[in-house]
Amino acid sequence: MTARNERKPEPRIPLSRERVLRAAVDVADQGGIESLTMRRLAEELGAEAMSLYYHVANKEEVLDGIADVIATEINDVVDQIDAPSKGPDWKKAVRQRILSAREVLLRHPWAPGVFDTRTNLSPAVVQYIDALVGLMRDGGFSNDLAHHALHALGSRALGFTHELFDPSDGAGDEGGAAMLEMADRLPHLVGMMMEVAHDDPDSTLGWCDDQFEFEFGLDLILDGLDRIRETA
Amino acid sequence: MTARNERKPEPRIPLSRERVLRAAVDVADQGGIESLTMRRLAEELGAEAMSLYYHVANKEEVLDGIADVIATEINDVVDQIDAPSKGPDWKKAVRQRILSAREVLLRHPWAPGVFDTRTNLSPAVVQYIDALVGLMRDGGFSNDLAHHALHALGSRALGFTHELFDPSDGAGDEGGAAMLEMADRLPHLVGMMMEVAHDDPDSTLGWCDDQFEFEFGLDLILDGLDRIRETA
DNA sequence: CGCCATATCGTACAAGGTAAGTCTGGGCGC
DNA sequence: GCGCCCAGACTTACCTTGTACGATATGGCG
Repeated sequence: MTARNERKPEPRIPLSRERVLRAAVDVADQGGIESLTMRRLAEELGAEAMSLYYHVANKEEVLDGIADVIATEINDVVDQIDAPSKGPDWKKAVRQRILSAREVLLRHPWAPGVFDTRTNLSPAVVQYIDALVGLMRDGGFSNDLAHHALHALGSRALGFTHELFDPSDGAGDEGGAAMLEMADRLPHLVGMMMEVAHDDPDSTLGWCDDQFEFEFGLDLILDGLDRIRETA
Repeated sequence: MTARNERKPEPRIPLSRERVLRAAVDVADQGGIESLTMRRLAEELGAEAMSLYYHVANKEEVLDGIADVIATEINDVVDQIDAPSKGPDWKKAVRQRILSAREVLLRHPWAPGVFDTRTNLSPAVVQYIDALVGLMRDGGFSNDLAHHALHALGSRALGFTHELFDPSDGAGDEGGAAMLEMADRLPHLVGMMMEVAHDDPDSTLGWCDDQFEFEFGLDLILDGLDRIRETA
């Protein structure tokens, strides 16, 4: 009865930076980014918090790491695409890439938030951007225009935009009801909302079709770039 | 020598939600948003941390509050403007508004970050957006188009965009040097950077003129909207 | 002068990041 | 074969930050 088999021979897989980062993504996918603590992450791996520090310098590095994991996932998906990009085809190619990136991000809703707390950008993101520039060059963009285009696209290039108002918060109508009370102070907004909501079949005030709006804004920019490109 | 004048009669101004929020903005302006802790904030006010909780429910409310303070500052500036917005003038009017908002945000570099951690949006932001919709309506936008326009503008409407790479980080060249090493893996990006940097007089690789890029993207979108508006 | 609402403070705890030291098992020189 | 070493994991403990809870100060009023 002395300690012989003190621990079941649980075939403890050794930790590694890879394993840590993958587990971190899992934790964030399951419980949101705020649930990603070093202790929770260790638990996920069947280890102790401090053990993680042998593989990553600190939590910042974990965040850098998972951003890179996601960007890599995006690259994997996006590199499957083989669309023509020469001349006027550039736009379709870029559009398809960006929308594919967006699909990946929709699977990791916490990722956009992490991306823009990152001060140093991930290698995989650089790789992604590089390919995007490549498509634009194929389309006849000057380097200068491609550069401006990146800035114009901003976070949209990676498939997300920062929502100023996040529809997924208050108990549905509440905010809208409060808004109706001050309708006299917000004539334009209230008028707009009423009309837009009316046109839309369901729409309890979760009225915005994210996908549609995203594409609208994206196309606006792409069309503008295309017009510049033609006249250059 | 017993405690008589235990404290100089320091005419302690009473706390108030107003004072707390203003102090919070000051702290953030001075030390960045990460320096804004309840204790630091109390110190700024010559009080103790727990005293703040009589005037604000919790730190989230402080953050909501300072977002609103900044948005109010924007509204104050922007409401000074009296530009014609009827018909084709809409674009100049909107442009001017947004660039003015941007000027305010440049004085509070932490503000964009706070804005998009806010899940409930500040009344002052709603007010701002409402006025923007008003200008677009003046320009002949349908409510529907105005709605899409808001989405297309995204955070740009308030005068900021999320930089994917923040130039203000690594020791200047470092990142660029590392990038040159893998030039073969990033042909397009490196090519673009070399050329763009070459055109630009100084440019140590802090090559991007934020203001120019911001206006470029903004105009791209505004021009696109204008074209849609004309054909509607 | 005593009372109570209002405003402030002191103490204390929980959560989370992480510094520093400790234990352990397997490889390697002798 | 034997002991040393060290990578890798664990233990303890500390510090910061938000905030619950209750005590305390203050000032106006009956």
